[in-house]
Formats: sequence, C-alpha cells, structure tokens
Amino acid sequence: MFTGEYRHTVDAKARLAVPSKFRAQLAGGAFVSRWLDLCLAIWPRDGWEHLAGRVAALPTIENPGARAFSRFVFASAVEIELDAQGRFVLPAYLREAAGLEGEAVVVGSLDHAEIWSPVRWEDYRKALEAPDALAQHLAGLGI
Amino acid sequence: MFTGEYRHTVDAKARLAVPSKFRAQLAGGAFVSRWLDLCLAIWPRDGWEHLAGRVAALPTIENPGARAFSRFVFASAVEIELDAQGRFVLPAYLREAAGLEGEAVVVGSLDHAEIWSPVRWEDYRKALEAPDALAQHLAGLGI
DNA sequence: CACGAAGTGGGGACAAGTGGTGAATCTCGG
DNA sequence: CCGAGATTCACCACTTGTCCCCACTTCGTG
Repeated sequence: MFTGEYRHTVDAKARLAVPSKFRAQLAGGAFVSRWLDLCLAIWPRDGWEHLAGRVAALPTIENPGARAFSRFVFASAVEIELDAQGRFVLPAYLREAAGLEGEAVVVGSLDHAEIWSPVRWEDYRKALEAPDALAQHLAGLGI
Repeated sequence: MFTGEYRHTVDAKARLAVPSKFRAQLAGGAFVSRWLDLCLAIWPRDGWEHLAGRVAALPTIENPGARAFSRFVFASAVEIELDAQGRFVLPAYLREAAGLEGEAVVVGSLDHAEIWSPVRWEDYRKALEAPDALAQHLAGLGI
C-alpha cells in the first residue's frame, strides 16, 4: 500500500529518489506514466499490468475518449530501474508534463504513487481544504 | 472503543504520546491520516483496512471527486509504530494540516481516535455547546 | 510513604537523501 | 573506419534527519 507524502529534489541529472518506504513494493519492476490532474504515476509491475488490462478492455475503436486515455497513459510510460541509492531518471517529456523542476512531491495513493510539482500539489490540496469541498465530493460516494 | 479526552505535548522531535488507554487497541499496528474538520485520525489496523477497502472501491479514474478523496486519505496516511514509551512521530505535513505545535488534544471517537490542535478543539467544542447547535445536527439522524 | 506507571526530554547510532566523480557507451564529424 | 565529444550509467562520499535507547519527573495507587 502506498501512503504518505514526501518532498524530494530532482537533481541536475533529472534523478528523483523514491521514498524508502515505497522501494520494497517496486522491487519487482516499476513503471512511470503521465497521470490524471497533471501529475505522474509510479506503478509496481502488477498494478501496471492490471491497469493495462483494464484499458485493453475499453472500446478504443468506437470511443474517442477511451482512445485518448489509452494514448495518454501508454505513450508516455517508461519502465524504470532504481540505482543503488533508490533513484531513477525522469525523462524530459515527463518532467515537462508534470511541471517538475528542482523539487517534487511524491505521494502515495493506495495502489500507486504519484509525483507532483510542489506548487500544483499545494494548490490541489488547498482546494480540498475549502470547508465543504470534501463533504461535497463525499456526497454520493457512499462513504 | 476509543473514548475520552487527553492533552499531550508534541515535543521538539515531533513525537506525540498515545494515551495509555488506547495503546492496547493499537498494538496490532496503527495508521494516522488527515481527517475531516482539519484534525487527524488514528486508526487501528482493522478499522483502517475497512476504510481503505471502501475508498479503494471508488471509481477514481472516472470521478474527480472520488480521486480527490482517495488522495486526501492516502496521501496523508502513515503507518506508525509506537516506541517503548508509547510515542510516534508526526510527519511535518500532518502537523501542518492539523495546525499542531507544542501541544495536542487526543480524543476518542468510537472506532478511531482523533488528534486536534488545542485551539481548534476548543472552538469546535464551543460551537457544539451553543444551545441549539447539537440539536440541529441531530435532527434527521434518527437518534 | 514507597512503588510503579505514564509522560517528557535528550543523546548516540544508523540509514535515507543528496551531490559529485569517473568509466562506459553512443553519436557525430572527419 | 577511426577518433573526439557528449551523454548516460554506476559507484563513491558526505550531510542530515530519523530511529532507538536511556534517564528523569510527576502523578496515582497500594
């Protein structure tokens, strides 16, 4: 399970350290892709394959939205390998997609981790803290 | 069952002592996350897994609100381990989220415990003590 | 009054995170 | 086809923060 929030640096070589608490779960191979709301996602191998299966089942021929989502995720994805210090290299186009520069926030989200630019994460979080925003999101979710 | 109200210090190393009456219930592992109304929640393992299961079932890809709630919960959550003195470390982002500094109020809330900043707890309590506030909240709950 | 438990404070060992250097590989020009 | 440059990768070194343990004070209890 991926949980928690970590602030790490993206160094001059575009390397990003994976939080140590996530490393064991990514030992069997990991994938990084663009993800919803202008962030990046890190998937362990099994979670990635599960996602791929779900997307494969979409009606990509009939449905433009399904086609777009499939391209959005898979055209950007890379398999990553961690170095001895637990870091990996972020390709330039992924850095650009997420607006990463100098620093990044890595957050857990149950079955995957996400990489956010600090300012975007801050904005997203603040929007949630508006008094009723969360309650409104909850309405109808059955929680 | 978690009940009672306790006032503990958050020391210079950001450690907070769990009230001794709660420790037995958290012995099998515990999780802390942000929670509604700008406080933090402490969950025993089974309660946390129940919550996580319900959130995991949400349609996070299709529904932005579900995504937001999932991030709200999981991005903030940490599994904690108590030291020999019954304390755990509060990550900086959780302290900030709940406005904790120096002191904290730990209150029981049936299936979980909550951590409040003293001033926020005081305000919240006072608001409830206003003559009709509680009655209004109760209306429609079927109690 | 004595004892024990709960809460608080501090110090030392270790790992996580970060920056940097050197070797290997690839690319491009001669 | 060969060599020089650039780029990438693997390894090494340092700093900082975290974890674990020990000691003290206070409060409740026998």
